[in-house]
Amino acid sequence: MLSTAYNLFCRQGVQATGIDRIVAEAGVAKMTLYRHFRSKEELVLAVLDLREELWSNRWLIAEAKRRGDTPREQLLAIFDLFDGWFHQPDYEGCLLNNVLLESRERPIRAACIAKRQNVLAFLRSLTDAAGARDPDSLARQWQLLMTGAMVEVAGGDLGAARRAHAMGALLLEQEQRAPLAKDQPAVGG
Amino acid sequence: MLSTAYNLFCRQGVQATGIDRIVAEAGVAKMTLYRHFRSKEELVLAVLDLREELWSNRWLIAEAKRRGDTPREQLLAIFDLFDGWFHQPDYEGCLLNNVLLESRERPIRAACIAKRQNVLAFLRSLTDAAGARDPDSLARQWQLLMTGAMVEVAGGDLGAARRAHAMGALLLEQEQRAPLAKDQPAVGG
DNA sequence: ATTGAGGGAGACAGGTCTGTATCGCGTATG
DNA sequence: CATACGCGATACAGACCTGTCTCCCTCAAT
Repeated sequence: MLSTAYNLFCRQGVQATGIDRIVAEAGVAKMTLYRHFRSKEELVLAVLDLREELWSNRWLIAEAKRRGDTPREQLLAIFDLFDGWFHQPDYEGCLLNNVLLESRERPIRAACIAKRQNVLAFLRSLTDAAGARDPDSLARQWQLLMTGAMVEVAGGDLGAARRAHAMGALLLEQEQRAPLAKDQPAVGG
Repeated sequence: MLSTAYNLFCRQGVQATGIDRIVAEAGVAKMTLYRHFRSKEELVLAVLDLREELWSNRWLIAEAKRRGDTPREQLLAIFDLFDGWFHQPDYEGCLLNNVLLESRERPIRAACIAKRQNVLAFLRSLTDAAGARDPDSLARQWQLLMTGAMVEVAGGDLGAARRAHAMGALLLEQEQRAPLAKDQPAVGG
């Protein structure tokens, strides 16, 4: 039931998926669904939680850590993961991004933002461990590359992950070229 | 009438905006709307055309050309434009991206993709003129940065344009560091 | 002043949405 | 066997959607 909603929301979006469709596909009664979730909004929030557990935690974070030995390798491994993901025929984009842009209502949007912040915190832990000069800024740049790649695939560019990988490598190379200049001179006098 | 639909679609999304709301806000009769547009889909396509004219052509392309003298400056000027745009209190994201992710139906999605391709063609003309080694790849990287920035703002990062600017500058710097190696040696032998 | 077109206002049809209530079957338990 | 409960199926209420139709007012031309 929850996983049916998860699949339908990913494939068709939240607004375009009716409750009737979910209960029909799950083979359960509408009342059964409404006993577990008081409203569609509550169901959406539960699906977002599931998405975070499956996509962010068990896939993105776990696989990135597994594939790379150093923080730098782990950061770059993200785009290797993306490359495989993007080439799957049933790629439907990132639910957190899709729902963030689709839904303007408060609690759902807030949940998307919070879960994106959790991804950012993971990236931040890697840029921290990598000894970046400005770990927060680098982590946000990384998330920008990830987001841009995920959307560009929807726009038809299957090579978006490789492009993002190249830019990420450039960022890391720049870090190495100009190391540890923590306190930069002030510009204005 | 068209501009009312344009504003509402930008603010609330396409699916969330009903015809009744559009005609009420525009102060016209429903029949008047349906005389100009045979269906809501046709109205959406017209709004996308308007968006391309106003946003892509008269704003993005015109201003980028005006603000920069060289192709490199014009490419970077895009992110200066974005920075101002992102800080406007009524920023609601890019309609082409939003509708692309929101709507799965064929003609509307195809229109979004086509208009995004037109933006890519403009970027491609700049990377070409800048003498990039791989102009197509660089243009697609640029579009990835633009898209990522526009979405990250929706996620709460007001500094996304500056971050994208920094990465763009890095890309151009790399172009200059390793110039004109048009025919690279084949890898496999 | 008369006539005719344009368009605002609003009713309406038919469908879909969320959320609730009821019915009926199958099963577990005493 | 009897009873009670869970749950699938389904009907329903009330709201909203798109798209059509009719009424009637305004305004311009003759």
